[in-house]
This record gives sequence, C-alpha cells and structure tokens, in this order.
Amino acid sequence: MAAMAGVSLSTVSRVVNGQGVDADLTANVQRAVELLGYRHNHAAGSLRRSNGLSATIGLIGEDISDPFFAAFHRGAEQVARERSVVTFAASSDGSPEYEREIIETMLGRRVDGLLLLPTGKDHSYLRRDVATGTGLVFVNRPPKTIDTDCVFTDHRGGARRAIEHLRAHGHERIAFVGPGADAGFGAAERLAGYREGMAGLEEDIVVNGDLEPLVTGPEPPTAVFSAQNLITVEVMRTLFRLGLDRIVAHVGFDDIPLRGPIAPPVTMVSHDAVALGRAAAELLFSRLDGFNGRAREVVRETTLIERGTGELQPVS
Amino acid sequence: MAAMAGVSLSTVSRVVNGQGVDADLTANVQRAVELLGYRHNHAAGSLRRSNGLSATIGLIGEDISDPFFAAFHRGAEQVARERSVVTFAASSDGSPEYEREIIETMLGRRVDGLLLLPTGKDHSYLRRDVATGTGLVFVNRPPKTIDTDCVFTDHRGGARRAIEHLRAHGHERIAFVGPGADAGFGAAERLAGYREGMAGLEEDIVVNGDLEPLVTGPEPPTAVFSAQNLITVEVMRTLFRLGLDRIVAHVGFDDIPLRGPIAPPVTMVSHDAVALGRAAAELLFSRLDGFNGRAREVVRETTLIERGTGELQPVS
DNA sequence: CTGTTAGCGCCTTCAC
DNA sequence: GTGAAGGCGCTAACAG
Repeated sequence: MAAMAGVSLSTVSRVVNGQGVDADLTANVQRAVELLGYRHNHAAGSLRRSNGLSATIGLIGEDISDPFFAAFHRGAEQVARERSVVTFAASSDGSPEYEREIIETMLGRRVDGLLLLPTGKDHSYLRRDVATGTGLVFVNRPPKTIDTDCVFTDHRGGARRAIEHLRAHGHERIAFVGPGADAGFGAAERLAGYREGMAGLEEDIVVNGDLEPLVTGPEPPTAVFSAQNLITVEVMRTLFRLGLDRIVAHVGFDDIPLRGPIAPPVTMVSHDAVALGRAAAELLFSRLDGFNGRAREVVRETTLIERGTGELQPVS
Repeated sequence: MAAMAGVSLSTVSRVVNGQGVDADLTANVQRAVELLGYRHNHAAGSLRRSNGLSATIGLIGEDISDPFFAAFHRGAEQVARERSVVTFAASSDGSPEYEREIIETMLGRRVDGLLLLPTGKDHSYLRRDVATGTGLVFVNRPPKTIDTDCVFTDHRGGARRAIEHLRAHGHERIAFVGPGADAGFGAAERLAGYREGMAGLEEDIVVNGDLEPLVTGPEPPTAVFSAQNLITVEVMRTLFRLGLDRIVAHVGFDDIPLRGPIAPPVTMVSHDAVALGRAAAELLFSRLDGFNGRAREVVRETTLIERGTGELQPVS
C-alpha cells in the first residue's frame, strides 16, 4: 500500500477524501500515489462509507439510441455531473422481462437510484428497494403499481394547444394522423388532447394509416395534426407530392427531437427532452438528499413553434 | 444474513453464483433471499473475485445526446449485454480536462474498459491503467500518445467514393462544402478523400461558408458534395431556393445518422454507427478475454445510398 | 492531526 | 457436497 511509500496508512484515505491533513504528508502521499499509479476504488469505499452511496444512477428506456432518450440522458447527466454521479444507461427493447433483468442488474451494481421510462406494467417488485432508500422516478408513464415520483411531458395539453392554434386560424375540419390509442400512454394522451381541442366541433377525423384517400376524398380536412415525428415526415411528403403543402395546414408533434433543421420546416409542438431529464434527476436527488414527502408529479409543458404550415388559412 | 433463515452461510454464495449445491438447500436459500429482499452486491463480490472484473464498461464522447454517439452506444450495449456487462456513458463537452476527469471517475468505479471518442490530445496518462489490464479502444480518432486498439469510419474512402460516383455520372466541376481541415480528424479525412477523388481533374473547389455565390457565379459547379449533415441540409435548402435542386447534383456525407427519412431525399454516403459501436466493444472484450497481441485498427466502410440527387447528369 | 483496529459484503481456500 | 476462517480495499470510530 501507499503507506509504505509515504509514512502513514489511513491518512491516505483522508488525503484522497480531502480531509484535514498536514501539507507535508499530503505531498508525500500524492507523490506515492503518482509513483505507484494508485487508483482509488470507489466501490470498496462505499462498502464501508456511512451513507453507502455508490454515486451512480441508472437510466432505462426502450432504446438508448432513440434521440429522445439520448437527449433525456443528457439532461440527467447534467445534474448528475454536479455531484460527480455517473450514469448507467440501458435499453429494455420494449420487453418487460428484459426490463426487469436490467433493473436487477443495476440494483446489483448498487445504483443509488433509477430513472425509468417503463415498458412493463407491473413494477411492484421495486417496492422493497424503494423502501430501502433506492431512488425511483418514472418518466412519461404513470407509476400504477408503485407509489413513486414521476415526470411527464404534457402530451395532452400540447396536442390540445395544436388544435386550438389551428382553430384560431379558422380551421374546423382538422384530421388527427397518428398511432391508435393503444400505442402507449403518450400516444393515447395526444389523441385525448386532440379530442379536447375539437370539443364543440361536429366531427373528429382520426386517421391511422395513409392520409391520401382522405385529403383527395369528397370532404377533405383543411388542416392536419400529425402526432409523431415519423408520421409528420410522412404527412409532409404526402402533402408535397399532392401539391397540397401550401394549401392544407399542418402542425406536427415533436415526439423525437430532430437534430438540426429539417427542410422544409413545419409548425411543431415541441418538447424539451433535456429539461425533462434534468427534472427527473432533480426529483431523484432530492430523495437521496433526504426528502421524504409524498410522491410528486412534475409536468413539463410543450412549446408551439410557428413555422408557417400551421398558420395557413383554410381553403374551401 | 440469509444464513440465519436458511441453514448455511457461504453456501449462499454458491447458490447465487450457480455452483453445485444440493437442491433442497438451494430452495431454502432462495426462499430466504425472497423473504429478506436480499440483493447481491456485485461490487463487493468483485473485490474478492479471482478475475476482479466489475462487468462494467464506460463510453465517453463529446455529447451523449448526439445521435451518432447514441447509435454507437446502442451498438456497444448490444455486445455488452450478452455478457451481462453494463455501460456507463458520459459527455466530455469537448474539454480535454473534463474528459480526463470523467475517465478517472470511471476508472475509480473500476470499469473493465473504456470506449473513447477522444477530445484531448494527450492520453499518455492512461498507459499505466492499460498495462494493468484495463481495456481501451479509441473511436474515430487515432491514438497518438498511447498504443491501443481503435475503430474508424472510413471517412476518406467514403468521400472519395462520393466523388467517384459523381465523376461516373459525368461531373468534373465538383464542389466540396464543409468545415475546414482544422475541424477535427473526420472532417480532415473527408477533405482528403475529396482531393483523392478529384485527382486528375483541373480544379478543386472548396467552400467553407455560403454556397450561393458559387452556384450563381460565372463558372458554377455541376455537382456538390456536402461533408456533414447540417451542411447537407443547408445545401438542400440553398439549391431548392434557387430552383437548382433538379439541376445541380448533390451527395451528402451522413455524419449524423438522421432518424427516419428526410424529405426530400438526398443521395448519401452513410455510415453505420451501431456497427461501429459493436466493433469497438468486440475489440475491447477480446482484450478482456485475454487477447494480448499488437494494437489493432478496424476500419468500417461506408455505403453509398442512391436517392436521385447524386445521379443527375451535368448541365452545362 | 495521525495511527490503530475493526468490519462493510462477498468469494476463496482449506478442512471436513 | 458443505462450513469456517481469512482477506479484497477501504473508511469509521476510537485512542493517542
């Protein structure tokens, strides 16, 4: 041990942890550290340390390469970094079994907490860990089987806002293009927001697949709301191909934050995944800092970015 | 300890690690584990375990929210997962000091190896760790100050191929639009590839900023190669705005893998970041498995995806 | 301010 | 096949 090179033993520990040590001895220790290429073993430390924290948190989502998840991860990292906490990240691939496996692997690595974009339905198996002090924050899906903190994007409000925006520009026949209500919590919320926004109008128009038959049909919509990014691109293409891109109004929901500008631009309901990540991490760390109140729910608002397509007037 | 609930002590260890234990005792232990909510502490284990591995690796890049990094991360995760290895990921933000800080934090967490998309110039401080058995793979930048494995995207070959493609379609005046040669290793390589591809022609045309003066000038190029994704979008826009999008041929370099299709489509030199991540992780694990040969270099080829804009004939 | 001692949770070696 | 003892690297509590 560096004790040989220096002159002390647990003084090394104090130096490493920056506690009050004589300047000369500190220098000696540092020299020995340098010489022997010593690396502090954090894990061994937390085995004995009073708080027992590993300064590690885990993030789990369906697919870590998804730009939404990546941005979320970035936000969480920003607040973790201030505490010298490192982040694990792993993909569940949409499999509840695999999700559980990853969670247990991370728990075995003694993460201090988990930021979970859940796939499975039942997470009651986490109750014991939460009771033991492990942090847990659900993201964008409500924790049904366990009472814990969560953060949300306001999918419903964002979708409603898009519809209100179109109505403010005179539209009444507004189509919703998106996955069905069974495509997960966010999608269902967006559809619900659409319905709320359409309140008082005669007809909801919900399209699941191809938009073309509708817009070329007898009673076409004057505006379209696309509820997800890939669908937004499809709608763009379809309208462009049919020469309707300056005629039918279009607002998209920014499900996946696209990197950089897309040509041509589309009016978007955008949500800030980095901020969502920050909010989630902050919730987690407040628990680790000892906050012990009831489960909290943080809702992050969306922003509507006008880019021209959502501001077209209806053409009859 | 579960020893109380069951009947044994270090038998628990054997059960957890799946070694030969009597079926009855195994059942007893598992019941106790269930009852007490016991979680295996992996870190404590690797303190004493013969190989001493933490089953953890770290990835470090400039920005974990960058879609390229995220896809790379995904690839690495795929191969790590097969070994129940978890991945740390962190952003260096382009700061060498911060990069080093993160690396040392991860080393303190006893990662078995590092996949590094380097920012700093000097990584000689890692030599000792590599000598001690820590894996290290450089990604997309050559390890100058340390002798270690690395994986590359063939930026140079991809760019050359784009130019050859355009030449095969009859072009001779081909402009390079991109960052200068000082914008990092990849960018410099792409410029070099452009120059190689242009060999034998009269004039290299290298543009750093706005393309408009060139294409509206006296001797406009008949084709454009854009060396980076955001620049590709800019070029698309410029050509579209000037009504040249069906006249000037265009090939882009897929620096950042865009999620989903972009409208309108552009012929692209594309590289597979997931495969790059897999390759890097495979190099790392082969070292951890005991491979001890010389430093290897893996080069991943790019693919040219024809989408129409790169196949336009020159118009004089 | 520094050294000593004990023990975190686990795995290994050795006896049985 | 199983139990007992020792120690991985570190920090806490105590004594000096």
